[in-house]
Amino acid sequence: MSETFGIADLAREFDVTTRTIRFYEDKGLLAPLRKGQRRVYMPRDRVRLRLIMRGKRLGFSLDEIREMIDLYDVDPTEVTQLRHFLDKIRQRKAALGRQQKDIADTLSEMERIERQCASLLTEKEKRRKAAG
Amino acid sequence: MSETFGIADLAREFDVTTRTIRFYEDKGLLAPLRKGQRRVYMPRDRVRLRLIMRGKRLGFSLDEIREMIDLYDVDPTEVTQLRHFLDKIRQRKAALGRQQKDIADTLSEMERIERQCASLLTEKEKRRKAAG
DNA sequence: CGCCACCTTTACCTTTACGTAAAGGGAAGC
DNA sequence: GCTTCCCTTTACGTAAAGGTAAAGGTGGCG
Repeated sequence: MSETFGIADLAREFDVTTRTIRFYEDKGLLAPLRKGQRRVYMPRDRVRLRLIMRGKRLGFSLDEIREMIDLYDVDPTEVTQLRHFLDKIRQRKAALGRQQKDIADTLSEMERIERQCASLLTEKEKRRKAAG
Repeated sequence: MSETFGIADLAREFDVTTRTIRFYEDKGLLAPLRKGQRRVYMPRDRVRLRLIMRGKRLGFSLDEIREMIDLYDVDPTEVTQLRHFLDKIRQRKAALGRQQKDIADTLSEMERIERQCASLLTEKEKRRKAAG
């Protein structure tokens, strides 16, 4: 029997509020079981929540994240669905590729600035020593 | 003399509304000159706007974007400022590094799904041919 | 039994990032 | 002079992503 989690367990683990987790359920990103009126989360819900957090770090909207997560689970039966599905995957890949380039560019600029800054700093300290 | 742009020029070029550009000004991300009451944008404003758009693609808030953009321009005079500044740059770098990893992970998962999907598709088409 | 901790729903509030409409200035062209 | 654009400010509206408060259920424990 696989272990289960309460809403507070997940909230602690992922450092979000229970409100947030319920909100994600409202938006169709999670669908926990119920035991009475209480939510019971399975390991797969935990995995989903992890995917959600990753999506958020990447700046995707909850709608986009839902679409992406659904890509993991859906099992398309018709060929047209399958094509459409592949199309979505490729769109996602393209967007991720753009982001990858944007990040690389930004990182190299940050490093350029950092080098400038660092050399300026050592220079100032040298002068301070010389003057002190 | 360097060329200038009207607000509509930039709006067209970056595919945003003029409202958006004015909003960025309100938030301190842009500071165009004025000719009378009209905004006049210089090449550097164009560069800034490009940086803003990149930040948005990466999911940063306008506040974060402003902070980042300011890293390009600020010329810190005191050593403590300089240190603080370097610290910010390193924080940014760290965040970008995390994003980079998140993207790489997501991309490889998308590719795994894509392969699954593609093979399922060719299989279905083979069967269709065999049956047709 | 009473209290406590944890859970539930409902509902209004807030922030961010704009959209949209109203009301008008100023120059260009007929 | 009037119309037509493009621009301006002011201001209210809205969607997304939760925060926060109110009001109450439930199971355990001393």
